[in-house]
Amino acid sequence: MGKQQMTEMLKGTLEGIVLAIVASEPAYGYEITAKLRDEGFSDIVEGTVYALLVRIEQRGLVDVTKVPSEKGPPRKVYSLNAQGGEYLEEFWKSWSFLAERIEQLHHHHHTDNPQHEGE
Amino acid sequence: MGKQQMTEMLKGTLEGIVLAIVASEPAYGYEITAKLRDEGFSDIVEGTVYALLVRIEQRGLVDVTKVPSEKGPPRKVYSLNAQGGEYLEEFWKSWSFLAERIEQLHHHHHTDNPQHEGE
DNA sequence: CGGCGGTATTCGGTGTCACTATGTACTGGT
DNA sequence: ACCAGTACATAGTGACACCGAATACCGCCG
Repeated sequence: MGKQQMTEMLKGTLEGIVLAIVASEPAYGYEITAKLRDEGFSDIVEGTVYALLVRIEQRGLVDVTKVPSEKGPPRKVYSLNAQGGEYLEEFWKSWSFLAERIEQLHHHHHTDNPQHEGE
Repeated sequence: MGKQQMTEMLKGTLEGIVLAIVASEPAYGYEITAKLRDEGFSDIVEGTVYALLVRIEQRGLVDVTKVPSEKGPPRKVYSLNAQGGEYLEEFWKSWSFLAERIEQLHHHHHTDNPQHEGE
């Protein structure tokens, strides 16, 4: 699968994915990265996720709590707040809009059987 | 709908959208822009499309033919070539992969079923 | 003791992309 | 001559995912 393509496609959507994850249950960065790997996003590394988390925190979409860990430095646990919830709703609207139109093109591509004689 | 979100989401996907359009039928830039507007992408302007077309041409994904116009400068008509076809296939794979996983999250969010049993 | 691997976060630099804004070129109508 | 519509081009901007390296904390093995 085009890795380069996936990278570009993830722009904008990865943010929504992560917000959706913390929406379902508060989580910390390392954990989120592991979840993403579980979900099949095997190429997403820590650095990418942490940078994203910093961004959404600075935008006030998530609340952060520091929780000590037994196995390393303290964890920063992120949870979606009200503003983040609204933002996530907007994300789903944008996603649905885009997905609908692209699926149309995709479908077109499959079914479109030009017994090419329209000529 | 978050315009900013849509801008980021289009990264990577707009390329696929345009390739899908020229795959179904050769077209020139101005025409493609109009089609996109028709499809609901009302904020995409010429400049964006032209820059994209230059890119995919330089990557050898499309063939170009200059065709005189009665109403302005000559049109550059783009058509998908073999390499572009392969690339588009890869795009659909990446898209399907991503869309599946995101729809899962979306669905989860709606039918909000807290099945926390791995606890 | 000292290094090593797993946990957990941070950060500077890179490349790509859609967007903005502007400019150029060609035509027909008034 | 001017203007609006058609058609293309492009330099600069901001946002984002990625890369690589560094730091901190812990337990274990030699």
